[in-house]
Amino acid sequence: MRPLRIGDVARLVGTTPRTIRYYEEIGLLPEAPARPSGQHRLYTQEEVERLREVMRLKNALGVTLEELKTLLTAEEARAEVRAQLRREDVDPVRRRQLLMEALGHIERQLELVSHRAAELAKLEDELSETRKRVKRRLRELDARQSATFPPEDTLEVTGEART
Amino acid sequence: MRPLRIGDVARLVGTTPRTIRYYEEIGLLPEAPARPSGQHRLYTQEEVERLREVMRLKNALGVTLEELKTLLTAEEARAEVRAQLRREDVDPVRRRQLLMEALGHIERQLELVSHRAAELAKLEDELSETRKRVKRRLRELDARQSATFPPEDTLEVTGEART
DNA sequence: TTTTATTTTTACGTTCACGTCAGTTTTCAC
DNA sequence: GTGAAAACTGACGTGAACGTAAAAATAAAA
Repeated sequence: MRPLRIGDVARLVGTTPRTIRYYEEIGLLPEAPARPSGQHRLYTQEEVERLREVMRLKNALGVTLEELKTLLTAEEARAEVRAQLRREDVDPVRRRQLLMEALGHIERQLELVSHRAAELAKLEDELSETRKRVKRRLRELDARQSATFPPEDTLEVTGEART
Repeated sequence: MRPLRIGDVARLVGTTPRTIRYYEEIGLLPEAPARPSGQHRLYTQEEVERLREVMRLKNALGVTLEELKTLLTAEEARAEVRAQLRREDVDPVRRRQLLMEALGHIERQLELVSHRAAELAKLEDELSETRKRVKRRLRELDARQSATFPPEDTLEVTGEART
């Protein structure tokens, strides 16, 4: 599988070349270190995945790129930790230190995410609650109607409304 | 309880006067209709609540003010519907129509919210999963340690890490 | 009734997250 | 090798969401 060019990558993750360059420019994406200026950027599948993840985080968290950057930096640090830990020759004290560090990073992310998630969940709950109420009122109305008139047609009430 | 001025309102909901004026300017908040130009804006507790809700939606959904505006317009429409429905003298056909309309609004909102909520929930899940793994590794490490040396101190592992 | 503190309007400034254009270069397809 | 397509680097442009400054008016406090 030959390396991808920026246009292909953009298509794959649903963005534009400009955005990718911009992310590189502000340090959100690592710039390929050995690329002579002027030469085309080439991307591996792995880098595509990384970018996809970045976009996902950005959309899900609705956070500024600067904040996202610190999050990703933490992410990188964890990757570094994993790499270090794979080597069996680190002494347990250092090992513990690394793990604790990683744990800290994760927990900071989790705090952010679960806070936002909780708010959204609450909102979702409220909405589906009012939906329930409206549906019940509709059912009641229909019940009273069918007592007066015979049902002219089967009316969709419980199904999902699509545009 | 005397009416609030814009500065008080801003403090109460955690924003600035400028933002409130801006929201009014773009039609996100209704402008008090009878205020002679130049006179201070006065707000009731109800309007404060409304603004609070707006901020909440904005933060939770991470949506543009324009989109938020359409959402709120739908919200207003629902309020209008509720007002109409409170009057008992509307005929059932019209009643049904109004309810269906409201249902449509709610469901469009819900679609947006639950989509975002689902994404965030997934993210949260993944994070707490990796946290679990890290914690397990820490426990394993400690277990092996306490087999070699006696425990020097009780190490906090399962508790929440605070900055 | 003066201060004093807020608010009002107007208008220009700013940051973020890219879009767009231009001129040049690189790479690909033939 | 020769176009044609895509990418490169600057640079300036843009819309959204406010910030900030200034001069005048209004409201609250003393």
